[in-house]
Amino acid sequence: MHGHRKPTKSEVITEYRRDALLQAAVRVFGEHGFDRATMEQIAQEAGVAKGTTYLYYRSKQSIYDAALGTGLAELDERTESAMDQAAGLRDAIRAFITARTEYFIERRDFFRMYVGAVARHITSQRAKPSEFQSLLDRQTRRLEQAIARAVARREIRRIDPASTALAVFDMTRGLVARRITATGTRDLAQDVQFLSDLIWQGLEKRQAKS
Amino acid sequence: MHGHRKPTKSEVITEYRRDALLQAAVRVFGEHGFDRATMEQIAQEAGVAKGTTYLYYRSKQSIYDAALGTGLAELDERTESAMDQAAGLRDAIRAFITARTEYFIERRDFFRMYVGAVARHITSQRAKPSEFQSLLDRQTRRLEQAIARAVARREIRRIDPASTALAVFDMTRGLVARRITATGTRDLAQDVQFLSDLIWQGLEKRQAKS
Amino acid sequence: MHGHRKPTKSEVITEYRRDALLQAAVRVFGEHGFDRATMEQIAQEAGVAKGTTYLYYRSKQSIYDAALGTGLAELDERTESAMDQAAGLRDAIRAFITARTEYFIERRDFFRMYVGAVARHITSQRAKPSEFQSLLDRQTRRLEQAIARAVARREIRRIDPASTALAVFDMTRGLVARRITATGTRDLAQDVQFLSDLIWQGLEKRQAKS
Amino acid sequence: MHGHRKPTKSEVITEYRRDALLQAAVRVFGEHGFDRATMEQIAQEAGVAKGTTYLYYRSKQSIYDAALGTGLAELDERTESAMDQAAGLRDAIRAFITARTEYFIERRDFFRMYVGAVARHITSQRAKPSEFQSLLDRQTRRLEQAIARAVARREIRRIDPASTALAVFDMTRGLVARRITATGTRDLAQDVQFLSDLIWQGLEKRQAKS
DNA sequence: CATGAATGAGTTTTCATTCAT
DNA sequence: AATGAATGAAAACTCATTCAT
Repeated sequence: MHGHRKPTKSEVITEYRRDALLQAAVRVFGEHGFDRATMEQIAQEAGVAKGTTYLYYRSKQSIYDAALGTGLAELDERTESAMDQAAGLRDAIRAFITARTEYFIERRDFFRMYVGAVARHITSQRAKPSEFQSLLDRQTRRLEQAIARAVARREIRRIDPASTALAVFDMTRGLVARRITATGTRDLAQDVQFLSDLIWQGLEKRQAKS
Repeated sequence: MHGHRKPTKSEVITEYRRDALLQAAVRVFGEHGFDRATMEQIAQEAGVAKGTTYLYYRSKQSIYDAALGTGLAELDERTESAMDQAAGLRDAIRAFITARTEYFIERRDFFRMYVGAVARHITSQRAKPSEFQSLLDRQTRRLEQAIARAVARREIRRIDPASTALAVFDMTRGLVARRITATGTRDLAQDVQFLSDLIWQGLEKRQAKS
Repeated sequence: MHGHRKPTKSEVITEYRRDALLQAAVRVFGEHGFDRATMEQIAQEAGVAKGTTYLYYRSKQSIYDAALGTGLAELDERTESAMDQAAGLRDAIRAFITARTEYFIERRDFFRMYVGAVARHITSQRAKPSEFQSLLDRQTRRLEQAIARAVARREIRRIDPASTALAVFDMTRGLVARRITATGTRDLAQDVQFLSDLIWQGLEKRQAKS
Repeated sequence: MHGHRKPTKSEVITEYRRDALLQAAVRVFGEHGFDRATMEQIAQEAGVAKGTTYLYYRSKQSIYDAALGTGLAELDERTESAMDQAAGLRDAIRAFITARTEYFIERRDFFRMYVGAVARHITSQRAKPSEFQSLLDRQTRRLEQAIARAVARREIRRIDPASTALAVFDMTRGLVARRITATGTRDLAQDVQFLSDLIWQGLEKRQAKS
């Protein structure tokens, strides 16, 4: 009957290790991709011995899944939190784009890992029925809902919320990919603004047409 | 009397084999990704022995590069050819989206391979400085030019052609990815229309604003 | 309180393994030559799995180099130690021949390896500029010096010490090769005596001549 | 009863090819050694297709054996012919050394091949019982006989002819090896003279001793 | 708990040899 | 006779995972 007891010392250590390993995993998977990354590298990066890794994660795949899941959850959290501050859809879209862009650029290795995961997912869809798919779906759900509400309240023209959300999602993803790959560093805010405007004008109700 | 002599029989066979291997490579790389694909699988898929592969391609990497390059070139060709038929930017954009979408859906394995290649490219940008990058850039060049011309002739509002082209590119890519991954099969034409409209309205010059 | 600390247990094991692998390598390389020897054979001979070999030596080449280098160093040591006991050049020559002959016959596999290494060296001199050459040169240096001193103190006639040392070296090598190859087993001491005498009489100052 | 008929045209061609292949084989085996040499290289060097090689020689081993055997036979011939001109043992020894040295230096690749063959022979003596051994033995037979005769006629002191011949043989071999490996080019005649003198003085009957 | 030595399955690549043309 | 495409056995090397200490 002790709902919240003080965590054991060993539990603290365990948590600490699990996290260190996750961070290391993101770096290594981000830099080398799943197949080329080695458990040795991850262990080294986390400052433990190779065997230790297996005390905290069952396998290479499972540490990969954990790292990916944690990152995606954090991304979701940040995105939703940013969108919650927004007034109106236009702001919400900008918040979505900004939050995700900033998160990925802060954590480039995670973005690399994420892109690899998507590629892996597309490559072999027979492997995991949808475990990862549901994580992906969650990414756009909030935006989709916001768009649906905006349509409902006639803030924007009648448009398929799901497709629209995915379009914003795709453009954001592409923007980040380019910023991470490219050497040149143009102004991020400007890029975000560009996308927001493009999509917003695409959604707005039209007065008339030429 | 004219540059084209009849190809040797052996040249025909060679060409045939190279092509069969390329096709096999696309299937195998598409299904498993570069690292998990094995030369054995590719050979088997092409109906030859493992060693034979090396008579036509120097290494796993080189058959991969060839398969990727060939596909991307073909995709470019189809895209440009479709856009050449278009009258006006609106048509051109639709042509761009349609051509690419159809090509990728016809050749799902190639799309999978392509996504993997992009992921690999993002993952380790130190490896190939830009060899692959230039292939990628070419994908959007024509669209960018068409947009620039439309801006010049005031067909659409003043907008950054490069960013816009990339946005269309990203949305198209996302659309294909979803259609290939997802089980449900909704109408493709409808999806294409949606994107075209979204982007077109985003680009149009506005009469006024509410 | 002195530099030598007790070696770790793991250091002991490591040393043990490295040595076992070296011994196995000498046997296998000696029996099959570099190219025909397999890492599997070496591992088996050393009583470990194939992969274990790579925990101790980076590559086939590196275990080969280590085995060769260790043997040559030991041979040098023995030779020099034997020559240090000698009084006068005649004794020194006999010591040189005896020490080397005995060493090689005790370690036939190493001799075989050594002969193969020399052949490889002659075959492709472009590979290693002189890394191995210097090991070879060291083999005759002491003898050459002894001869030079004997010439200086007029113990023997004026003669080129380098060429002479090499001649002794070559004859010794040939003698060993034959004893290892041949089935018949004549008295080794006799053979050594023969060479010593032949060379000594060739060097001696002459009273007169018929 | 047509002991010597004019050789068929095809026989001439056959002979020509066999020889071209042999020459190519010496170059390639000399440069790379048996294991690293490829049939492709030999064919190319001989100006034929890979498959053609097998019309003239059953296997890689057999072309190796033929090339080696031919060269050794030629060497023997030259050596014996040179020794036949000699008057007295001293001359015969010099002729032996000179003939072999010159032959090998003219045909460096063959020497390299020869050294490799000896190494292979020493390495795995179980393979060929003595096929190659007899070729080797023949190399010193003539010299041994000449020495035996000189002993018989009291031209030199009583000495084991076989061992002596082998000693001369070994020194000659070493001399050539060094000249082929080393970059510096000192006078060959001088080296030959040195060896001849050394061995001769070692053999001479002594007047007295200090 | 932590370690890291040991394992061996799995992968790319080479090349002698064969054989249909 | 000549060719060279095809084969597949063989070998070096890597690395996820296990387990004795």
